[in-house]
Formats: sequence, structure tokens, C-alpha cells
Amino acid sequence: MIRINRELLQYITELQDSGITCETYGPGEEIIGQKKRVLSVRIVKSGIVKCYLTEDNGNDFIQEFFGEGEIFGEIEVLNGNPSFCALETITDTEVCKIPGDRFGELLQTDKKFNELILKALASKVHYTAIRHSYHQSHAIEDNLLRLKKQFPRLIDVIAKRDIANYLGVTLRSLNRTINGMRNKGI
Amino acid sequence: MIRINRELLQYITELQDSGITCETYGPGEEIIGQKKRVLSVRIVKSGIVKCYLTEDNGNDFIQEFFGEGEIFGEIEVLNGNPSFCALETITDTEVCKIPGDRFGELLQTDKKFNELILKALASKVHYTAIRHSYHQSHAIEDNLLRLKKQFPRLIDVIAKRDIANYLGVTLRSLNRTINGMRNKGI
DNA sequence: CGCGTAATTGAAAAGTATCAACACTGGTGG
DNA sequence: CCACCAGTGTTGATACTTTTCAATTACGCG
Repeated sequence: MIRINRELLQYITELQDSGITCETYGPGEEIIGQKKRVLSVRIVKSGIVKCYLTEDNGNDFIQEFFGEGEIFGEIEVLNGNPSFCALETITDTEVCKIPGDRFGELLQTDKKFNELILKALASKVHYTAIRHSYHQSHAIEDNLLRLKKQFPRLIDVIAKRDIANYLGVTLRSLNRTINGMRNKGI
Repeated sequence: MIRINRELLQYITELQDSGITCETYGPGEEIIGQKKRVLSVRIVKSGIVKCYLTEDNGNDFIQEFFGEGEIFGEIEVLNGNPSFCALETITDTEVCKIPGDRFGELLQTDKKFNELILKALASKVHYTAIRHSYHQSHAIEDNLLRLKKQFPRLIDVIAKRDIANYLGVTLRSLNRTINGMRNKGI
């Protein structure tokens, strides 16, 4: 649900590098738009950022919520494509910004950094694969229970609309499912 | 649909490395089971391999079809987890097998290899993100059209059951959709 | 031929989306 | 202080889509 990567956050925090800067955002700000060129890699220092994709039919699909230590923009910088997701803050947020060329240098010269990025990518593949499989094969209720287990404060922090978009269902269906669960005493 | 990675295939083919061996499989053989320890990374030299995940409720969800140059097992070797997908051949298949420790060495010593793996991982994240978003936000018919565009020989090569599992719908729904499209002259 | 696997189909049940109306909340300005 | 507004959340009724279940057909192969 809300991904974190403590190891990467700690490493980047301790890394003294003049090329790396810090940015702060308020809630609801767009950090990267969809289909834009991406010139920097960013790592969340604090706050929650939603990573989502608007389809041609207007539907939003939320890929992931990024918390502390999560990295984004690295996919685009690595393969040179424009951004396929938009990134928007949910809470007040601080991020580290690593320019693309510096990112490439670090990958080449810093073995530990290289390893952390490889692991971060592997973890993204792993996590999203499991999540999407689960979503495809289970009812909304199961998915909600799974989310609540992973992140109990869910409804306090994330808007209903976003939860629905994360699950790939309409708000109406989400509400009905929640009511059904309430009646069953969950 | 059927992913390929020519650059990686070419590099691995030209790489003279005594640690890398070759395996051949017939159709329908399991290369890696689900939840097993993964000790080697493999790269498809020829053939098609399906990567799928069986959920607790018995549903299979196909993550991806791997064609020439696609790599698998690297996620598990990188982060040390057991396999989250099973891998099963669809056609006659040849794969390169790279022992896990050799894979780690190559990542550290071979800059080009390291770069290719980073790009392969980035590509997997990119591709699956877009695919899942599309699936969540579009009707079955749109998804079928998209597949047919990407891979016209679809129905000749892949079993209906597998196509349904790839799209995350039942065989019945797939058939109904196909009939509907036939009647509309598609 | 006989067997197992894959493919096809219909009918009923279950699940979701769509649409439209209404409630709640926290600001803002008169 | 209150009316108003925008954003968020809630709900009912209906239409539509998908699954489930069960039965039937088609195909490849020893």
C-alpha cells in the first residue's frame, strides 16, 4: 500500500553529495506530470506521494503510494522515456532530488548505491506483480481487508476516491463493500 | 504481451563465460515452481515461457509471456526471496542459466551487464505498470484489441485458457467477447 | 476407437458501474 | 453570525457486465 525503503533513505541521507538537493511540497502538489521528460530522480524523505496514471478514457489508476525512502523517476531516467505516471503529493512532503546525470554517475561509481537501486527495482517488480495478481483474482472485500492489514490508518489518510482508484473500482462499489463489511461486523 | 529483449540476448550470447550453461525444455515443462528457492538467473534464448502465479483461491494469473532475451529469476536472486511466480514453457525452449553467485559477480565487474540488467528491470516495471493500468480501466474487448495489435498470432500460439488468465477474466467471458467482436466484424 | 484436454455455449446468479440526488464539512465573505 | 460554496462522502435504483455452473462439442493422440 504505502511503500517504504528505509535502507535507501538512510543511505541517501548519509551520502554527502553536493549534487543532491532537497525540495518541499504542500499537499496536493504535482511533482511530475504524465508524459513529461524526466530529468531527475527523486527519493521521498518524508510524506506520502501518489503515483498514478490517467487513461485515455479519463480513468485514474493509482500505481502506488510512496512513503519514506521510495524512489521515483529512476525508470524514466534509466531508459530515457517520458514519465508514464504522474506524481502528486498527498501530505506535506520532502524529497531528495538527484539530477539524472549524477544518478548515472553514482550507479557507476558507488557499488552500494548501485546495489540499493537494483534491489529497489527488484522490489517494485515483486510488489506490483503480487498486488495486481491479488486484485485480479479477489473480490473487493478481500482487497480491502488486505489493505487494512497492511495499513490500518488507511481511511484516515487516503481519500476514498484514491482508495477506489487504487483498487480499480468505482467509489460507489467501494462504499457498498464497506457497508457490507460493517454489517458483517468487520 | 510476449516480451523480448534483443540487446540482452545478444550480449549474453557473445559473452564467453564458463559459468553460464544452456538448458532445453519441451512444451509444458516447469522451469521454476512457485515459492521455491531460486539459485539461478535464466535468460530465454528461444521459445516462449509463461510466468504465472497461482492464488490461494486457485486462480492463475499470468504475469507475462517471456520471449527471446527476457530474464527471470533475477528478482529472487537479488533480494533473496523465494519465487513468487512459477515459470512454465509453452513451446520448445532454450534458456541460458547463470548461477546466482556468478550473476552477482557479473553485476559488480561488468559495467555493460550491470546496465543491461538495470534497464531490463526498469522495463519490467514500466511495462507491467502500463499493462495493469490499462486492464483495470478498459473493457475486455479493448484489451483483446490491444493484444492483437501487439501480437497478431495470439490465438494460434497461446491457449484460450492462458489468454483469459492473462487478462484476469474467465474463459466464458473471453469467449463471449470474441463472439461479440466477430459479429461486429472485427 | 476411446480417452483426456481444450473449446464452446446457454441460463441464472452475482457483482459492478452508472446516474442522480442528498448530506456533511470547513472555509469565505457579506 | 449566517448564508453560501466547493470538495468529499453517502445512498438508492437501474442497467450492464462478468462469473458460475453445467452440459456439449471438437480435437489430437496412443
